[in-house]
Amino acid sequence: MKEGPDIALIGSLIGDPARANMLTALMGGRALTATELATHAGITLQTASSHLAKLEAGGLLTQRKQGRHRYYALSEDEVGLMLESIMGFAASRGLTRNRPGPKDPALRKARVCYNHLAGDYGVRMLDSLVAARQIEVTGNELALTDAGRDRVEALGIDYAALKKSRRPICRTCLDWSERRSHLAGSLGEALLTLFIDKGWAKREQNSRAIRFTDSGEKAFSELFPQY
Amino acid sequence: MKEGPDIALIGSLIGDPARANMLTALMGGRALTATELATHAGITLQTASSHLAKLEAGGLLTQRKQGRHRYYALSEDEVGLMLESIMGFAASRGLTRNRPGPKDPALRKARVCYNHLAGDYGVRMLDSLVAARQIEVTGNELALTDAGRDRVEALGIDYAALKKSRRPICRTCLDWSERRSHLAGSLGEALLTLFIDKGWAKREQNSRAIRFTDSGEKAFSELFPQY
DNA sequence: CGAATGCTTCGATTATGATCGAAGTATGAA
DNA sequence: TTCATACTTCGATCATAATCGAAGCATTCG
Repeated sequence: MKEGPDIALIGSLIGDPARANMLTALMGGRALTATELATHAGITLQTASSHLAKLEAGGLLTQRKQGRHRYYALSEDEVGLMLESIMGFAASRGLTRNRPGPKDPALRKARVCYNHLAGDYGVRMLDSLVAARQIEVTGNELALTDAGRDRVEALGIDYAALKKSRRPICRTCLDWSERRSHLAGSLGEALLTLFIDKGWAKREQNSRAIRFTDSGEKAFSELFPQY
Repeated sequence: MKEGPDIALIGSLIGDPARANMLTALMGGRALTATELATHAGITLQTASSHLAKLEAGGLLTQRKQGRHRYYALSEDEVGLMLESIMGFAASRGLTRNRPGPKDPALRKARVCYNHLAGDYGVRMLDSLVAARQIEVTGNELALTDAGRDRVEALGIDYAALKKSRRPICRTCLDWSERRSHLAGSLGEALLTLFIDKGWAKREQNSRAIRFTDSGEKAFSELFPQY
């Protein structure tokens, strides 16, 4: 039965370890140069170059040339969601890297999932918003309540802009480390941006881990109390 | 950056054309024998056997032995969602099979997506339920309304059982042919089951296509009028 | 019980694709 | 302008894994 879309090509693009490593690095949400990606994947620049060309041809990546630098990024939200879906499945099968190093707890605590906060902190944030009846859950579906809208505005997030965009405001994203949902969507992105802009949290070098400062942890706990 | 779940293995399992074909066949929701899967993939039984062992070891498939027959099926909802996510991306990239044969329009009209109705009919059904205010949409999130609950019960679907299950009742599933959402979740599954049980629709042999009878088309149009 | 059928395992073959050294092109800085 | 750096392209190498014929094991049927 050779019907419908051809998933083999997409699978084979993701199925090479070097390419998978580069895609994972790009899940951190930052655009990276070809050289940086080669380093992340542990291969030479020439090999990386040919891999990146394939990922770009397959539509998973876009590139932007800045002088002699080529910046690559995931091409759209949908790629991030697809990769997270695969990550969630891989994690549920216990397929993780063979060395749970020092960064593993940090990833589990707080990390970037493409453009929003994930990990323990991501899940706690959603739980708190739900408990405070600012987000309503029906099954696996999220909706911002009136109280939630007020809260969003009070945080300085432009709700009208979120509403205007075609992206969903609240979306579940199954967290691979917590096995429960964290908050994705444009609100999830806006909140992570807020934490970074306020200096409460920083991105770690060469990692998707997010590091909260002491004052940031305090602010986070006040913003999203556990009931 | 070799952090977190290892997506390369999952990708490589999906990335072989024969294995992709078998997974696609199993998206029809029926358990199939190793021999049937070999035929679908156009390979010998011995090759299929080794591929199926890999898919099973990777957790994508489960098998049930019935005498000398081995029935294989996707192991869980999450595999179906993951594959549909990849299908949606592949379709959005225009990566379809090179022969849009007679079955292609049939797939686009109505087909099984793992356990629920997809295609034009799947999308029309969701649109109708939304227009009738039986399902409420917020962004990409779906929730059954009170009116929707009444409707579900009136159709003879056991709403209490749906509510009790841990699965979401209404879930969006991005339709690869329509590029809009159709209805997944336990309600989506219950509705497809209803159509089949009532004899309004049948599964096609060796295809994911769903064929509605004349009276089934009539019933469908009455149940889900276009506003 | 013997024959037929469904499936697994073994081993040899071969096509594929990742890899990197070498060379070339493009950009930036001194 | 020259040199350094970022990246692409070419071509040779080689490891890997899909493939199928053959053989074997398990189940079913007459």
